[in-house]
Amino acid sequence: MDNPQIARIFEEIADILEIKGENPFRVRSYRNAALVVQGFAVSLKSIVEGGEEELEKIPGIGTSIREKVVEILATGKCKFHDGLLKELPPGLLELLRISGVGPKKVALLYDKVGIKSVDELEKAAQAHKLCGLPGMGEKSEQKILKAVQEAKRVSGRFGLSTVRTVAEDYKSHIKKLKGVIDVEPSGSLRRWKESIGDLDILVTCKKGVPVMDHFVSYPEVSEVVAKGDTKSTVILTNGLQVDLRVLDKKSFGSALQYFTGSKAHNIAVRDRAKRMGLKISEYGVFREKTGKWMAGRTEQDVYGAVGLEWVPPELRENRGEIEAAEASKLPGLIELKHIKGDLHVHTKESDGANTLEEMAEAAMAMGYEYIAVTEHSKGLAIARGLEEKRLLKHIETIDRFNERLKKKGVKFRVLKGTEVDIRSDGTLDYKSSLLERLDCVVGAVHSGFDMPGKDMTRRILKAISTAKLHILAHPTGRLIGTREPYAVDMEKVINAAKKYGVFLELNAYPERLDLNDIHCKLAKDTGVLVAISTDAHNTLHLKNIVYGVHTARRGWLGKKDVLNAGGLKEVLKLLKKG
DNA sequence: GCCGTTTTCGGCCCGACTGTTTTCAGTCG
Repeated sequence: MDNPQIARIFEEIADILEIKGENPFRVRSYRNAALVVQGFAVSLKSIVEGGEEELEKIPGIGTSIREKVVEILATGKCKFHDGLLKELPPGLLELLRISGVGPKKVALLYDKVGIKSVDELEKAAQAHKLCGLPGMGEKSEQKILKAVQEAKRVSGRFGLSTVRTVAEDYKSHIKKLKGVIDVEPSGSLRRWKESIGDLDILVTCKKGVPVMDHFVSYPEVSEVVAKGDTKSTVILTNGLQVDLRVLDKKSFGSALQYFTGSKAHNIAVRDRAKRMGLKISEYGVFREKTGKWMAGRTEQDVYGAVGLEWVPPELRENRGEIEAAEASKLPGLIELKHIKGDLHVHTKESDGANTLEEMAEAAMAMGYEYIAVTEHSKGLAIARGLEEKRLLKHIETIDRFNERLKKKGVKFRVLKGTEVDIRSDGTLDYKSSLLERLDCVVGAVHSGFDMPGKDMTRRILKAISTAKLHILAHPTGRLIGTREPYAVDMEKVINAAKKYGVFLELNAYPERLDLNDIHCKLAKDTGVLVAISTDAHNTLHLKNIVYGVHTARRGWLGKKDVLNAGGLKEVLKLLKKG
């Protein structure tokens, strides 16, 4: 049982207790515990091995949840959870996914109409069995029907890059309206979360500007869910929900803070405010007793009012950033301008779209000092992987290219590399003597993704232990929203990387972002450098580096934690194998 | 169920919008 699996159990317990109408604070405890466990870098399993009582040092975990964690780790099950599941039909929890249907409605629908699944809900709404229920009329019924169909059409979350594009476009639409002063996307987009549930946009404008009318007139809007004076919600044709909030300049900072989230971060900040006799809302920081306005113009003011340093949005997940902000110990985070090169790049020689010259020029235009050209190895025939002979020839081509640059006095270098396949048995797809001739050996798994965790871990550990790898590429193999990470034990991988002097890649491709934020933090804490690489297959892909940098920031990485924040000299030194 | 700069008991973040109500509950973020 890994942390996400344990978190899911607590999430389900919270859902069921809520439907049962249990004490909402008890529900919140389970929900909070799920969040904490989900975001915890070290596996609870290894914590418990160091003593059960260590669990209770984690904020949000008390006696009861500690016991359940121990039980789950020992037996793979939780009796309390199993008991609750037996009380309700299995499809009932799915109903909570329907927008506008919460725990109270689920209970009502089940008790009065016997609805046990989303399908039954849809049929009941179509047969007009819902209107007439307490608190529900014609409109509620239509709303639910629409929400069910919407839920069937789009599934869950959107990719970071998709939402970023929409946000830019929506922003320019809103800015066209006269009298609009500021437009600022916030929410999980501003935190650079790897996937986005909905888009939140904040607007300040002059009085009397019809900003809501203009907001809902965006051509991509397919449905207006809510439209008030200060807040509106629409659904776009692609299924993305967009919320707009209009505010005064005076409360822009507090609103930005509030709508940036995360929820867990905000609850913790507000809780802190409360203990200080203050109250924080999206309108500002107020004295609780007198209601006197204290701050709100900027985020700095808001955090300052509760004795905290300003927290970069990427860190706002309640994973220790508040304690760090209090103690002035927030990490200095990596920035785009720190990146000096890209250590995972393809060209036409294997499955890239651009030539060596084109890739190098694009990298130079970005101000880089180097790239490593890392073509696929022979085993990956589908990607035109290079046979030994072709690789040797490619090495010569790169040597000649570098000589030409040198003659011209250009301070840029192409490193000779490979993305060598890690075979099923953990051996590498080129022999050691060939790998030793390269500047940068990137190793990657490209097959057998559904191997049992034990085998996959053994496979990757074996590859690392050859001591021929410089960098382990996309270490978990996930494709966000499409393919789960393979069942590899990342704690073991990170520890082995430390032992054998291997660096870990943070693949910046927005569908990968692999390592994820949590593993980045673990790598940092273990003392393993991370290489932020784009795996570019054309010149445009090089720009994806921004996604990698922000994911690294979410993982608390600073300049000195990132391999390619070093200049050419530094990187060559680090890539030298003893 | 968790937690403690007032607490080991009694609190627990805060506000907008909607629909079905005549003052509010439910949902959402």
